[in-house]
Amino acid sequence: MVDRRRSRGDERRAEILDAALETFAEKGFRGASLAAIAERVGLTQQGLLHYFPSKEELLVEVLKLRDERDTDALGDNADGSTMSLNALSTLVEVNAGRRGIVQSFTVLSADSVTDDHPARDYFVDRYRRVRRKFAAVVAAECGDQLPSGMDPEQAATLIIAVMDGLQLQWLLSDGEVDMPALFRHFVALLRD
Amino acid sequence: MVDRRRSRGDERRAEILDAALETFAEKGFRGASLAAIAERVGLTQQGLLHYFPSKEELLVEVLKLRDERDTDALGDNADGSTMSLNALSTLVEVNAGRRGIVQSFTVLSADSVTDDHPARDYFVDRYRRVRRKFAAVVAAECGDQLPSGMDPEQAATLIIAVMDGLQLQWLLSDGEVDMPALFRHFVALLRD
DNA sequence: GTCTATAAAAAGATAGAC
DNA sequence: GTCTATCTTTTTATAGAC
Repeated sequence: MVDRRRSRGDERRAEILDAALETFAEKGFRGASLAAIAERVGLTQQGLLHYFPSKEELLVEVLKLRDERDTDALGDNADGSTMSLNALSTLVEVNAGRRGIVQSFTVLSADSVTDDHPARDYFVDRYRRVRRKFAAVVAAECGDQLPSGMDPEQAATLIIAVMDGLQLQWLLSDGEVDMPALFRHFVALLRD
Repeated sequence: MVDRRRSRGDERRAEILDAALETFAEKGFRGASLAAIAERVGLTQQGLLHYFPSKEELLVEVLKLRDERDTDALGDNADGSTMSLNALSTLVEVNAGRRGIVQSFTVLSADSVTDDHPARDYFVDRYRRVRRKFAAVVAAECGDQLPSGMDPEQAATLIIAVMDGLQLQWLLSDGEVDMPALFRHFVALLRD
């Protein structure tokens, strides 16, 4: 086990990363100024730049941190053994209670498809990884008994699509879209 | 029938709207400068502002135009009578051949969830309208015989979610995601 | 570590010439 | 209708004091 003690500087960095994620969610990457992020933690823009060399580097580190936390929260081991379709439904329920996180990923992932975006490689890689992981979950739970002759990787791609698409509509619907209920319906379709 | 003749000025406006949509797709709304849009049609930034009073107004008009063209392209009448689930599969196929359009809507719709975004009202209203329309299509084609006890509006919400979610993964996958095939699989699930 | 000062660039918008 | 000139604001980033 490595040393997990945190210096004061590490704590400050963590604060900044949280503030950055919130601000990116509210304003988008380009719309979020370093000054606005710095203000949230009681720093000036230049004070913030003492911890991160540039805005792009800050974004990359924000996304790295998010991944680590999500991995912890999902309780999915390296081999993915603890995950299940039910766990995914639970994840959707959890997400329905944290609009900020959902909004940040919706905004940043879509923004990343634009030209030379600093987060593009991250999201390309992330979707590939998540597809593989979800495909393993589907294969373990349904075997090859998927409706309509789908294979597990195709089912995984659809599962992710439903999650992302529901999040966008949910963010734009003022309570008209019941994300967890709809996701459960979709899982029911998959189970046949 | 109203007079459909176009003045030179109208043509210029149409050119600018096309250029704006392309630039928004490539750079996002905040990342697209008026100067970059103007350059595409051989104008200066100030020349462009002769046709549209502000960048926000330009965005609103771009989205209006898009809606009109989509309505034409889908051939959906006011009562929705000519639409079907098969027509939606065809739409997904068409979209797989026009990355720019898909990218523009992915980028702009997600951006619209940020604070005080000028396109937010447009997308909130659009999703509501499309849910109603798709629900009518589902009801006409499947009646109330939907799997898992879903109602037509819930099915419509899922259909839209799958479309949007697949588009995002498709844009970020370098050919690894077959959008039309996956959508057809999903429709097959709905049909039971 | 955090600040002040400041540079340097870019953007949206307005005024007015032609 | 389109341009040049210009204003004003905002933003990222650097240099250096404390």
